[in-house]
Amino acid sequence: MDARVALGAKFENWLALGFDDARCPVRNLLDQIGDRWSMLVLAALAGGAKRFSTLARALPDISKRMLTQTLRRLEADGLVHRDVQPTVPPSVTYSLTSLGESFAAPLLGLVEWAEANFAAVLEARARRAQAA
Amino acid sequence: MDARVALGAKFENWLALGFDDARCPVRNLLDQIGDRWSMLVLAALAGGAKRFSTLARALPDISKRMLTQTLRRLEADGLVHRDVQPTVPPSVTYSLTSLGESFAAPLLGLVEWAEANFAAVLEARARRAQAA
DNA sequence: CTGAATCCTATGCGATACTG
DNA sequence: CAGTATCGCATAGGATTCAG
Repeated sequence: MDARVALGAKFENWLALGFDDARCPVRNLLDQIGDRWSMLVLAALAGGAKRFSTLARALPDISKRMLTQTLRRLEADGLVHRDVQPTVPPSVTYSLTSLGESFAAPLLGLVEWAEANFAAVLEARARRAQAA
Repeated sequence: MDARVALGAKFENWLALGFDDARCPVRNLLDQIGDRWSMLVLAALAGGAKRFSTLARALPDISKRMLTQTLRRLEADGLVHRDVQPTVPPSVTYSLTSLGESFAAPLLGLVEWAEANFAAVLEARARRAQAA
């Protein structure tokens, strides 16, 4: 696999650079979006702009608290744009920035891998459960 | 962006299917490898098989506890192979399975995005900090 | 050298109630 | 509608110690 080699080379590189936490983009990325919701919110917004309550319905089991928190962080990182209409009642619309849109490609890659290999993972777990 | 549209479509699909936690590959994937270490361990192994202590040195700030735990889970999911040499002292080597190698491609995509857009993210954060 | 076991703390995250 | 505030639990994960 070519990607494997490239990835291995990159890792050796980080290692040589001392793996500085603040300067390692990967560590930084994982710290931000490696949580339970960020990627799902981004996927939800990939289809187009959505209002707060629409997002809440789209992510069935997220709490308002976490939805707010997640959106705020994505906004701070420049991935999501927040548009407030000062009407009564207020209407707030979230959408991907161009930076957020650029993240759709790698995220899609991850999603496709997950879909393609989910069966294999389940099988591996089953084998292990059986062995025990 | 084409990937954005594809991602949006996929999301609508999950939504229509009820978003069942146990059957959604993406939720499942994120629950497993969406932690702090899994992706880094996979990246470390992308360069080739490594021993336990080598991995520990390669990931400067992982504790033995988390390294063991992470490796065990990746092994259970069929991404990593564990090879024990019954010598004294014992020598245990970890390597990617073919399934694990297949994950290198999407992971590399993520890493490349992180490297390419890290500056933009930092800039967004800086703008926000300045505004406050 | 490669873990397993135990202890402890930080915090992710949900539930609920309240506000403009 | 779109949040904020407060509470409380479950878990992630580090530090340390023990074992084969």
